[in-house]
Formats: sequence, C-alpha cells, structure tokens
Amino acid sequence: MSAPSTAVTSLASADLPMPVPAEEYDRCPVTDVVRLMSDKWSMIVLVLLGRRPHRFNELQRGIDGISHRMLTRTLRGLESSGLVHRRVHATVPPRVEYALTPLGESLLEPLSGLADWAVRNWPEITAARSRVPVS
Amino acid sequence: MSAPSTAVTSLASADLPMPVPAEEYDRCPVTDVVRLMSDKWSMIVLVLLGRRPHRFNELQRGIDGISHRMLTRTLRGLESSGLVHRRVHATVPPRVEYALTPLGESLLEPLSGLADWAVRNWPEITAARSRVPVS
DNA sequence: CGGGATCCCCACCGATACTG
DNA sequence: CAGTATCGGTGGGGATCCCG
Repeated sequence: MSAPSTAVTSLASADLPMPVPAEEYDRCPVTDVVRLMSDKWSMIVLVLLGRRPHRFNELQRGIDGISHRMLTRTLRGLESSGLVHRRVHATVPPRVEYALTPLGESLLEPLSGLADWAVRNWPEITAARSRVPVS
Repeated sequence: MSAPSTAVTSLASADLPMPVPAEEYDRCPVTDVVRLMSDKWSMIVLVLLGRRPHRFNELQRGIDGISHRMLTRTLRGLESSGLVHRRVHATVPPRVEYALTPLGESLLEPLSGLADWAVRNWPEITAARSRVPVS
C-alpha cells in the first residue's frame, strides 16, 4: 500500500517544499510517452501494427472513421518517435508497408499492464463519473 | 516476437478484415485512462498526491507554473473519475485537502511499469525525433 | 496507392479579475 | 484560502480537393 520504490515519473521522491521545476514534468519521459498515445488514433494504430505489418489503405480500412489525412499524420508521428517503421516498395502502383520497430514492440508489454488495470477498474471509473453529472 | 496474450486494449485479437468499430477505441478503457493523464497537469498532481495528501495552495506552490484555475480544473477532473478525494473542513478560513482514493493509489503501480519503460527508452525516442527535424 | 495542401471548428490552456 | 467567470491564443482533428 505504501508508495512503490519505482518512481512513477523521473521526479525525485523527496518531500521538499520546493516547487517541481517546470522542465521536470514538461519534458518528463513518462508524460511524453503517455501523450504519444493519447491522441485519437495512435493507440489503435499501434494495436493493429502489433498484430502484423499493414499497408496504408489496409490500415484505413481496418479503422472505422479515420480519415486519410489523420492516418498519415498519426503514422508520421509514431514514425518520428521511432515506434513505427515505414518501408516503401518502389513499384507501380506504390506499396508502403508499416510495421512496429523493436522499440514499438517493446512498448506493448508495459502498456498491457496499464491496459489490465484500465479494464479491471473501468466500471468504477464510469460509476464515479456518472455520480457527477457535468462539471 | 509473438503478440502477448494479454491484449493491449479490449480489442479482440482476431485477424479480421472487418474494420474495428469506432466505439471499441472511442470508448476503449485503455484509451480513456491514457487520456486521463495526458493533459498538461494531471500526471504531476497524481504524483504529488501519491506521496501524501495536499491542500490546494500547497499543491499550487509545489507545481511550478500551474495557474489557480488549471489546478482547480485538474483536480475536478481527477475527482470526477474517482482517482482523487476532496475533503472540505468547514473552518474559517476554509481548508480543503486532496488525497488519492484507493482507486487512484492502485493506478500508481501499473503506471510505474510504463514509467520504467519511458525512462529506459527515452534516449532512443529523442534520438529518433532528432533525426526528423520537423515533420 | 499513398499522400500533401487548405479551410474550418472546437477543446485545451493561460491571464486576468471577481467572490464567499 | 479556495474557488468561479470571462476572454483570447493555439493546436488537434475533420472535410475536401489535388498530385506523382
């Protein structure tokens, strides 16, 4: 029940009266990684690519409601963070395959820990929200 | 190399040509929990409250740069999801103490798993980003 | 087939001022 | 001390059209 020895973030665990400097949470690795997946589409793209590599339109057909533009932007974002690899086959018509990098695959494991928690506690969260109609 | 048996989200793991219905990721527990912490201040508030309960202004002094208004909104959000408890002492002047609920405390554990990954792989992520100057 | 360019809307967030 | 109200900037995200 006491705090785990492993800090939740990189923040020091001391109980200081000093304010936490802005850089420590502004560029906090944990915050950054959480935000990486918090946009509307990144998570589902990671999940689908976690099963197997996909082509562009294959991904779009696999995700209900995503626009052409947003799939591009989502993939660019994941690619620029090193989670997704983009392989272009110089054929006609062009063929582009997206797959998780080893880094991207390694994210799935800690993510599933959080996922388990989310699924287990989902009823309690939604119940709490329903008690406060609208903030 | 193969997919972990524990699904990252509640999505089924079958390899169907059917698009994933919008509700499955739109109201996905995992996505929701990730977004819960992805705003600018929620994570640092959770961390501070994870150490010990705090009063309102005590929190504000502890977080560099947060405005009065945003601290209120952040706390309301966490409270409405059942992660934070708000105790009002009917004194003059008023005294309000915020603390993690058992639900909030239980989140710290899976979160630290993700935090460890984030800290370990932070260099690789930033390195990848620096290779693509601006998208 | 895969992707860029443009336009527009809206939620997030900061600053400021006011209140019990 | 602990809030709420209002205003405005900014970035995410959808719709649409154009391109190699």
